[in-house]
Amino acid sequence: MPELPEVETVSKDLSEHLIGETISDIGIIDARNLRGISPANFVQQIRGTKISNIYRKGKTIIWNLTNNLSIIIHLRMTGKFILTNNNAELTKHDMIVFKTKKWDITFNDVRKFATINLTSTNAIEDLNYFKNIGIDPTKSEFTFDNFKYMLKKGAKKSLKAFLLEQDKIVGIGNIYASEILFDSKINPERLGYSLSKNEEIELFSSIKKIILQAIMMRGTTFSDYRDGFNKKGEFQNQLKVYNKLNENCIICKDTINKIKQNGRSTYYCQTCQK
DNA sequence: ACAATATCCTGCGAGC
DNA sequence: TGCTCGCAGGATATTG
Repeated sequence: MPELPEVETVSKDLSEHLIGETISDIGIIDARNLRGISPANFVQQIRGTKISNIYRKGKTIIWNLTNNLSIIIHLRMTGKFILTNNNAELTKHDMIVFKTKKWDITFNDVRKFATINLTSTNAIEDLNYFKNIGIDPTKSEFTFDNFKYMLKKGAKKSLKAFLLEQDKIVGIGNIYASEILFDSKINPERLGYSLSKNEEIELFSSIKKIILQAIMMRGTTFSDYRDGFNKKGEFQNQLKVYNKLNENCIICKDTINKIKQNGRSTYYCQTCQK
């Protein structure tokens, strides 16, 4: 579910309240999110340590701990962190509860695709997900030259597929890919090498614009996504094509199309997007 | 080497 | 009402 803006929102909610907190206990209800570590070992290594930093890297959330270990969480489709005051009541699909003096931090995951790794802080870059991580559209590394370099690497693919590739540009998922292509007026089936100079500039600008707008609106709640306090985002009210099959394009009033690309839905306006 | 497909899991809405 | 089917925002392993 969550793409860059949603992960950024959750990560900020957590960092605002949890940095400096000591993890006094961990309750594991269901261990299926844990990767490469037993539940007992996970609990033993974390209990009693302090959270020194929390930040986003790509679509993951990283908790640095004071014992030189870090927890790396990828929410995938339905992972959620919910902060509550102590003694949160357990609900369906709660997987892990981290406890501090002030907070219960409940990790809930309906579909159980989320991943949680524990690794040495100085070995974070070695995790597979980070080895070939692409450029981040919210950071200074997202320059037009770097964008063009990545576009060249994905030149033979449809632009929709290109936008989803985390080793090129990190953070875009299925919702924002459709919205970005609509904003840049480019047909999702066009191939990377087919863009004119102006279209390259349009696409580059739209990526930045849509992602930053969505962060400002605290993400998109299509169904499951919630921020760190179980509240919905606001960007779903700004969506122009995603999940709007047969509705009218806000620009030209033609009906919105839906197609399948690499097994995933793409929404677009065939009149506006050439 | 590359690109398309299957897969993990649960819930929901559509259609019968 | 209740069943089955298809679909869902992600990434990776497997297949071709």
